[in-house]
Amino acid sequence: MSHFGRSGPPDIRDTYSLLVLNITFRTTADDLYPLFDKYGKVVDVFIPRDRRTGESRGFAFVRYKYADEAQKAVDKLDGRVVDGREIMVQFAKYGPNAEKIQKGRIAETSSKPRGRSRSRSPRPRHRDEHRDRDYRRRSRSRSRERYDRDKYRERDRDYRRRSRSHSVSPDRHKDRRRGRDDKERRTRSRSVDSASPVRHGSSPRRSPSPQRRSSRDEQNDEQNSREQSPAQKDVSPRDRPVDSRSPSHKSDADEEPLITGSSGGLAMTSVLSCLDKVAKS
DNA sequence: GTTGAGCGTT
Repeated sequence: MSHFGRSGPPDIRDTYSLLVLNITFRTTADDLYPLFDKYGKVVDVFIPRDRRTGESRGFAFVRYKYADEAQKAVDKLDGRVVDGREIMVQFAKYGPNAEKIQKGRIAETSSKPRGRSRSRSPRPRHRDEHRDRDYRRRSRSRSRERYDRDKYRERDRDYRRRSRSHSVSPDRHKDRRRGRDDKERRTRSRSVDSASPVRHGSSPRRSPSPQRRSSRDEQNDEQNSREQSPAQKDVSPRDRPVDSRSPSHKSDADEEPLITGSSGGLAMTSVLSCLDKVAKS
């Protein structure tokens, strides 16, 4: 939806798209339009929204008619505080049809061979995969990704976000893609554990559902102790006098009484009875 | 009524 009431994208030819990041979820296109229109001819303002909830996804696209005006808007509005959050304005890198964009200008859609633009693009693979995978989760609730992350153990993706959110804003003056070098460098570092605890604190995995774990552990401990310690075995009374052979496992006594009884137990019993008879006589 | 890395509607 565009700001001008049209359905769908207006004319994407010869327009320069700016990506406005970090806007508030309450910020609407009406809020952004006057702000950006001060610096040039704004053709369209579009805020992608969640399909189900209809809420803003936190970023917007502002299309300018002229590149120089778009550049000016970037220079003037990048880092500007809008509705309590400082927005980031930069040239969009992708078009609506997943086409590459050259300096904010939408590249030729199908008139020219795409092979050239594709080979020129540095990282063509991230977008589609991310979008499909993240769309379900992100549309529902973005904050939940932190918790889902631990379950799914998606290290790479999470790593970028963590390192990115780690240094949020303080040293932003001209450079809007500031963390790229740091990102690469941090990604080089091997260990994930060294970076994540800084953010999380002690142990995020322990906290959820402690009761179930503790109960299970207790049961396991009980079984282990019962199996390991023969002392309890001595305490428990045995109906069979022949079972003195196997003091270790109660289960063994229950499971195989016939075999042990027939082979060793009977022999023992007979020997004992013989001894008794001899002793009595 | 919440959230916070990222690139797009009829």
